[in-house]
Amino acid sequence: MATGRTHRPATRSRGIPEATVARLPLYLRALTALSERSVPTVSSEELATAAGVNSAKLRKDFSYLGSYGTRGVGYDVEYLVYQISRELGLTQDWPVAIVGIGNLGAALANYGGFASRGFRVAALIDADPAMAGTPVAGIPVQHTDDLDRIISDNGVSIGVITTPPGAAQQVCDRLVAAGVTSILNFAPTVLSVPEGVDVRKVDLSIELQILAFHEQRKAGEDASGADEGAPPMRATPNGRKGPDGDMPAVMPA
Amino acid sequence: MATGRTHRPATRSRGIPEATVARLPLYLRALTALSERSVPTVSSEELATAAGVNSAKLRKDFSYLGSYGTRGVGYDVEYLVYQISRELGLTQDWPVAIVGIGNLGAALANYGGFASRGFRVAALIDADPAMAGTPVAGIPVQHTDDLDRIISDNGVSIGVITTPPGAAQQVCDRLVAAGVTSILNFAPTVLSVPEGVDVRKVDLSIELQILAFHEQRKAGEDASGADEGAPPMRATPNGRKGPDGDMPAVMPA
DNA sequence: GCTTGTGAAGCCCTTCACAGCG
DNA sequence: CGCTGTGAAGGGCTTCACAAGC
Repeated sequence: MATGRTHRPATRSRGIPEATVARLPLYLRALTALSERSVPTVSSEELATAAGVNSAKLRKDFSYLGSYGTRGVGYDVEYLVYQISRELGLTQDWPVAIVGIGNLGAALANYGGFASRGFRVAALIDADPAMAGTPVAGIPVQHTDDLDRIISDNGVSIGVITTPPGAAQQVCDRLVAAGVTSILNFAPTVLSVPEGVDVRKVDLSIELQILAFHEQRKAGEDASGADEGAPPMRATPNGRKGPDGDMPAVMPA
Repeated sequence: MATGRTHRPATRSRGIPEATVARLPLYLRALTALSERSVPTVSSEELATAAGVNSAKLRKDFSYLGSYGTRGVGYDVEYLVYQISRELGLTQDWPVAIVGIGNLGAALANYGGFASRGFRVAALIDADPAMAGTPVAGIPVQHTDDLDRIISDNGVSIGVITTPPGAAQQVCDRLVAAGVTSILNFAPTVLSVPEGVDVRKVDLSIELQILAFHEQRKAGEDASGADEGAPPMRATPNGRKGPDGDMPAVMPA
């Protein structure tokens, strides 16, 4: 999960748990696929499998939206597609601005998944004057100097930051000042934003590191003896106490 | 959060909660920055701020690793960097293969954050024969036909999937068959993998949809009571009950 | 009979608040 | 005295299991 939020922790948005909100797009995708195959109804079991969750969780998730199913039958696919879309706010158009048109920014601009569902890449912004005017994915890149105007003119409320880490906070500040209230941050930086602004973070290197942690664990399971179970509680009286491994002479990483 | 796991839910890896593991890279990044500025020690309060979490959480996280701090003083930066690196398995080299060298795959290949910390892009693989041999980020692209051999030869255990959704499951199967046990999936697909294989998912469009949900909610707060957009239709046959909003005549999305 | 919707139980994680220790 | 390390309390999410309803 490449995710991080900046949100009132205990606030359940309109009674819908955050964890449920995060799964709605998953359900929506599975339902859309069913809809395209003209499947009229689906059971919680089938839909759960398609979405990669278990059926009890799915039913509880849907129960927060309302009673949209029919007992003994299942859920009406089209109806659910609409209800979830509406709940997520996808029945309206969301103009999005991408700031930082490097490799990643260009990749996102070209990414079909953006346009597919309510989102529209309204502007591409970069600090390099040489890029100004160059079209990327058919959209001309504009210069950072005009950021304020671009955001206002297009009514952008969602910004995507794909700049180098050093520029991210400054870009973020300018986006917020211009009226952006939701930010998707790909730069490996902790952004600070005023109350009321949502930040979500996608961090590729963090994802890899989490995988490496588990990967290492798998490798260790084979060889080492049966030393699982109880972690060493308070051990050595003083001095450093960790599971194992002390400082090496040469620092890696 | 662009995150999805496929993991034994109740298994705390070596006693370290999954939530803690997910934050270790964050701490590591903040610590590395301090290290570069030659800061010798840091308090839980300072480090927590830099990492964007609260200090109680940070201290509890560190307590799972061992007692690495000094009361009244704080934590030794270099020492913590090493301990966290070791815990995450970053003291070893992880060869990574990227499959699907489109815009996103190329962006990842060029992404500096990969190489920076234990990870090395060992191979780029694509199904397009025309790309074979073309260097991307200085690494020649190889053809999917040789996937098996490429994985084995390079000892790759972590694979990154950046193919179109239709190809993702098949690529995944082949990666797993070749010995990959951790997968970072950028394709908007639910991958099914055998037990023992970890999958993490990064889904850009899901992130946007979650932002849209909150964004919509913010907008709704101002003009409360205003019509939310969906014209009531689909005369409730016998009591569909949702918060509000019934089926519209024309299906959006 | 079959599937939804949901109280209840349990688990995991966060937060609190302070004892413990340098 | 300051800051860490940690029991205990609290909250949210998941899972169970079954009553409700078509």
